[in-house]
Amino acid sequence: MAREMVRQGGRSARIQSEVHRTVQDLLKTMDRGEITVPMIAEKSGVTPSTIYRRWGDLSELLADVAVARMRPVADPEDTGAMGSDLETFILQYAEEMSSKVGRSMLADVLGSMEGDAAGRCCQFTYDHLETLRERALTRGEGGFDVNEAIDSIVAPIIYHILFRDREMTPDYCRSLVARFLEKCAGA
Amino acid sequence: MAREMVRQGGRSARIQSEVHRTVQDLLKTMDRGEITVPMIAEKSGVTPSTIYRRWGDLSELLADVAVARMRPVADPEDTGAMGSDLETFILQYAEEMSSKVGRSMLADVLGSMEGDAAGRCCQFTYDHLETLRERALTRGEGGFDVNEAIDSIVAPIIYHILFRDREMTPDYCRSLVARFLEKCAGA
DNA sequence: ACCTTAACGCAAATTCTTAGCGTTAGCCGC
DNA sequence: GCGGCTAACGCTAAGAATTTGCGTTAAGGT
Repeated sequence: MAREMVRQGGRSARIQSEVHRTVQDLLKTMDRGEITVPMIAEKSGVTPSTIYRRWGDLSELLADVAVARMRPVADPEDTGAMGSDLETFILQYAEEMSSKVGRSMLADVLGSMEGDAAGRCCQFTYDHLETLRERALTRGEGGFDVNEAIDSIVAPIIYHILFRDREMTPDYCRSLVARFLEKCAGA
Repeated sequence: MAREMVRQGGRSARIQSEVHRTVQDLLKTMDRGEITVPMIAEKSGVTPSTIYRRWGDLSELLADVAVARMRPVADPEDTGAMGSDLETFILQYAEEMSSKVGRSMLADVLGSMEGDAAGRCCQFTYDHLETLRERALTRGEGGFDVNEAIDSIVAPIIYHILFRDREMTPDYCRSLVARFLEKCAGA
């Protein structure tokens, strides 16, 4: 006898994907501050009360959608060497995150208290870096410490995006990666 | 003939400080998600419409209060040497930001789109570091690059606080400072 | 002291959120 | 594949928050 069952198929799943799709559509058209729950409900053919019951409030729903959008669909590209792997990944990461929708996703993820949107979201980054590290090791390269990569490369990028105190140029990202690789070689 | 005048004294100022004080009081008592504009209005003896007209919405008001609270009242402590100055400042900074109210302030500041709460807030940090740098130079010490200090020390601290993926221990902060100082000496 | 108008208070209108209750449709055992 | 159980939904009404129009108060300049 299964108490506390959570249904995963059929109607429930259809509504979830319908609502997610609607939110993503709306985010393309309008500013995040303009979006309301009744608006999402109407466009996705669901009643508002359903959305409130399932997600609690707008910020939780937005965080849920943001995490789903951030979930990677594939491993980072294999360019043949650790340095270029890392640089390629970071450049793409920085471009995604610094775009309008990327900043919006970051804000949504960080704006939710319930759930663990933030944790799950930064786990994606960690896993990608871990993939790059293992790939480097199997090639016979030295590898790198994932936590240090996050501190040296990812954290500054996120910081400047969030606080809008510096342009997020490819050159800046490349310099962060280059300095990190030097440090690895020196150690 | 002054068009677009902004009044700064008397009633207007009193209401602003009254509302700020009320918000700070409420933040001590209850969770941020429970606070509402009508609640703040009643406790501070103001009508809700006044708050909406002045601040736009709750998140803007919370961001405004958070920035005001973050505004430093004094320069960072002078411990006599650059290394200990930096370590002392960073330890205090990390402790403040990782506390419950600190995380709440960060979330509020990053949650506002209008205004420039985020920019003004990280400017405080920049200014403090700049003060420490100048102090070091007048002592005859080597000084350091403020932007690099932000990337190497401040950014990782903020990243881990926001994403809750690592305990913010004094030891960790000290290791960040120590590694940064080594890098300075080596350059 | 007077004039202009930014900023406020009040109250009605609108919109969003919550909660009760009946209905639909997944999932399980048979 | 049939029926029972109940999670999840729709509907609706009550409650709370937000917006808006309009009259009033009081800052700041002349």
